[in-house]
Amino acid sequence: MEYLVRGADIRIKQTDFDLDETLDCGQAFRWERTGDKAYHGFMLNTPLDIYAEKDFFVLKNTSEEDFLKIWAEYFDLYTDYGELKRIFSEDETLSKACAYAGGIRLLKQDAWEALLSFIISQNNNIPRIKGIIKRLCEENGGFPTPDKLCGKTADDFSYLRAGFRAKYIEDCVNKVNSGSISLDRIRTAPLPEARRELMSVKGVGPKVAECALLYGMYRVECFPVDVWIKRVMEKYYPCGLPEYAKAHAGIAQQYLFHYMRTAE
DNA sequence: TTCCAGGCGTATC
DNA sequence: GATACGCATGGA
Repeated sequence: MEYLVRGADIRIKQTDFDLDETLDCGQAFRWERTGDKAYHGFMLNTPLDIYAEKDFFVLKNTSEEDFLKIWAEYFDLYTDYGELKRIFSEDETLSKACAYAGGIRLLKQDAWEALLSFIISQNNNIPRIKGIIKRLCEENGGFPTPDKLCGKTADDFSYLRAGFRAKYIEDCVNKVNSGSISLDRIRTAPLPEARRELMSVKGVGPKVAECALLYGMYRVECFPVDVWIKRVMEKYYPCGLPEYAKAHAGIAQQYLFHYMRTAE
């Protein structure tokens, strides 16, 4: 991974990376487009401005320490996406999906934020998910910790206009605060146990659990199946994904989701 | 106006 | 265990 410190900016050379494809593809909900190939957003509550130049990216107003500690991980810069795409491209549909939007990367998000975000995402559309999370952050001065929301009831969340999901947020906050579920334990638990523990929260089913594991805990073999992926599977993979894609099924899912949602 | 959105809980069989 | 249905809200 190549990077260069320029004052308060970090410059990186990075192939297989497109800001629109990565930051505005429905995996994270707090990035705002601020211009052509330019975004403002957060890793939990650390802000960042990032934009693309001809053959490098600029991370503005950060430090080498934050870059190495936070952003290099967040943007998954240690993973060779070219190699992953070569593996995926043995398959005809995946090959098309990778060619269609080859700059998608998996964002390694905060586990708590990912869990809450994908609880909010259910039976919802992306612009409205973003709106609900924006209101949550505005009300709480950033993305709230579980502790910050301790004791809040579904009624207290009415300002979110999250509908029936408010009671799910309440239950999730309670279970995390009480230690009834532990994100640290889930992070390293075997997948069946991890899924079971996540699904003990009201409003967390197989899909949301899978999203929390993939986006929040980087369990890349996890494969969230939503309405779009269900269509991909029915049309192209009635017998499941090819074996060689399964170790990184979650990353394959990113390409397939975006391809199905915007190209078909 | 009606349909749908990165699903899930509940009732019913 | 499978299947059907309701659910809050708001954009298309």
